[in-house]
Amino acid sequence: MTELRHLRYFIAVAEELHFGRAAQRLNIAQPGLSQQIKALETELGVPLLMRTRRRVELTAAGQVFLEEGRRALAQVERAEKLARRAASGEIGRLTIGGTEAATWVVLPQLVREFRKRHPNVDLAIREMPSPAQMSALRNAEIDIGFVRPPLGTEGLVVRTVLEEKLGVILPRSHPLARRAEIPIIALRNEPLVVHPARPSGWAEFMSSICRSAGFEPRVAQEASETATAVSFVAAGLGLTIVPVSLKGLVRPGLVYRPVAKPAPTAKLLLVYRSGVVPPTVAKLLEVVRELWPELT
Amino acid sequence: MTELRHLRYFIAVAEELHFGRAAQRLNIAQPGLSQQIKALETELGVPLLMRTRRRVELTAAGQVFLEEGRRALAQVERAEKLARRAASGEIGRLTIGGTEAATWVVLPQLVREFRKRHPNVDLAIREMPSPAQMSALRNAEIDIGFVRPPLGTEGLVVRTVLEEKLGVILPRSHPLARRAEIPIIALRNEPLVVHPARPSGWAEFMSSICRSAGFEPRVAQEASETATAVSFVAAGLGLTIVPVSLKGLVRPGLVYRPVAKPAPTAKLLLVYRSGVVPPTVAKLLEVVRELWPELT
DNA sequence: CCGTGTAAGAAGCGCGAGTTATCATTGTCG
DNA sequence: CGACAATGATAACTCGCGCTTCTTACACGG
Repeated sequence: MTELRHLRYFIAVAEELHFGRAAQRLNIAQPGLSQQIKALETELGVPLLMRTRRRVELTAAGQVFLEEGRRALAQVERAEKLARRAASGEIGRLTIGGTEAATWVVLPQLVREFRKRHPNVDLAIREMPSPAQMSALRNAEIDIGFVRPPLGTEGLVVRTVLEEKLGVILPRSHPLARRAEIPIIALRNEPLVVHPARPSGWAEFMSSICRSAGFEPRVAQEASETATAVSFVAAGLGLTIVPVSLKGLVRPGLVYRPVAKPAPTAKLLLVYRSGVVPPTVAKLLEVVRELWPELT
Repeated sequence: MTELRHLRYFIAVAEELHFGRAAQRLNIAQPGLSQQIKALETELGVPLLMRTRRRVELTAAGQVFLEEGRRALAQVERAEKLARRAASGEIGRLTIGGTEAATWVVLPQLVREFRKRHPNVDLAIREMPSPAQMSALRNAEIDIGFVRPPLGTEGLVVRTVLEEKLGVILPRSHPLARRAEIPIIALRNEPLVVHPARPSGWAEFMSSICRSAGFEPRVAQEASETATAVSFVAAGLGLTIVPVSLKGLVRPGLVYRPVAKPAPTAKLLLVYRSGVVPPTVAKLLEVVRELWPELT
């Protein structure tokens, strides 16, 4: 069975056209080299070298084998190099999940910086609600998620990235729009637009804010995306609460008003599978740590 | 040092994701396989497999190494295959030298047939006079030559391919043009166009024909190519003798007349280096043998 | 909690890669 | 022309390491 040793030896002989010098270069004795070359020729069933007692030269087959063998050796080295680079996180694949809000605030900077540092990592982003991210993480569909609490954390590592203030999006003509800040309790009898249409952390979170302010929210309309929810607000169906990062969703006729203190905050969490951390994930965590120094 | 064994073993494990089955497939026992894989990982300085006592899976580096390693192994096989094919003459390079006449008669059919049978042989043709071919052969600039006698044959194998009749090319208005055949002796006082401008077997041959007919040729003009010689004939500078294969060189105003019997003939010889016959040369000789059955 | 499956560890063996010593051939030089 | 140098092949040996068998250490399922 052909081994790389055979290739290395043959290439040395083919380059030196001299068994003695080739053996010296390979740090072995000449007879062993002769034996191995002969073994290679027997394996191939083809002479690679013309030995004319005094001079060594390549046969046609030898010339071809030299060229192709060099290529094979280079490919092995390439495999080794790429494996090492993959292990150090320089290349590879990384799929990130993010909520709607995350695609507005953290992901743009994060992706830009990460791409700059690790251009050979194939980066994919999937927008999905927090609960979906949790199962996607466990199924290894995504490697890192940016989610809203609460969440089940077994088997996962969690880290707070942002702690955002909240605000209300409402029509400019709405009475509450005249206030600079809006206390949660003022929403007591207002129709709210939420989006529990698919399992969403934010809908849950909105409800809990209202409940801790002492009232049960009055759900006027359900939407699947916050962007859709804002459309319904624009249509006059009610108000909605958003994290400040989604302030940019306001449209003509709508206004954003921060929630008055004492205001609850919405955390944005980074989660990934515990255990062995793949190098690409480690590289990304490093970038996150620099861009958003640890909270707590 | 990484060996192909390591690649083969790793690929087996990566495909089976099971040391026991992989070992079975490789016809070795499992512990040896574990040892070799570990040696490979140590060599690379990188873990390729995640062993969780119960399950084996690839790390990111392992996935990369699997893919690149497969490619490396394929390249080795490719090298082996190509070397074997080169030895059997299926691929390779072959340079053929030919006189002007050869490019008219033997080479067209020969090249067409050879290309059809051995499309992967890189075939080059170089038109050159016989003496130049002889030295080109010895310098290994060409592998096979088609030449005119006489020649020094030491170190070469010679074989007659064609034995051609001769003819005279002359202006239609020339008195001799009225004859159907022309005896050599009739050229006694005619001005002849020859081409000794560069060492050429044909010029030599023409002179010897005249001498054996009993007269010294009257050289009117020298030319470097037979085609040029014919131009001079067209210009009215004299006559020239050509092998029948170059009959096609006649132009408007010129005619070709065979030399009358008893007519000398011009042999076209095939020559190649004696000793070990490269496979591509052997393949070509085979085609020649079929197209032009041996002349004694 | 034990039986089964699975990989790693320990220890020994045997092949073969590499070693030294020697030969055979051939080109070179006095 | 004979002695010598150069060079690759051959012979015989040895020692490392690749592979073996035997065993251990877990992890999971019933």
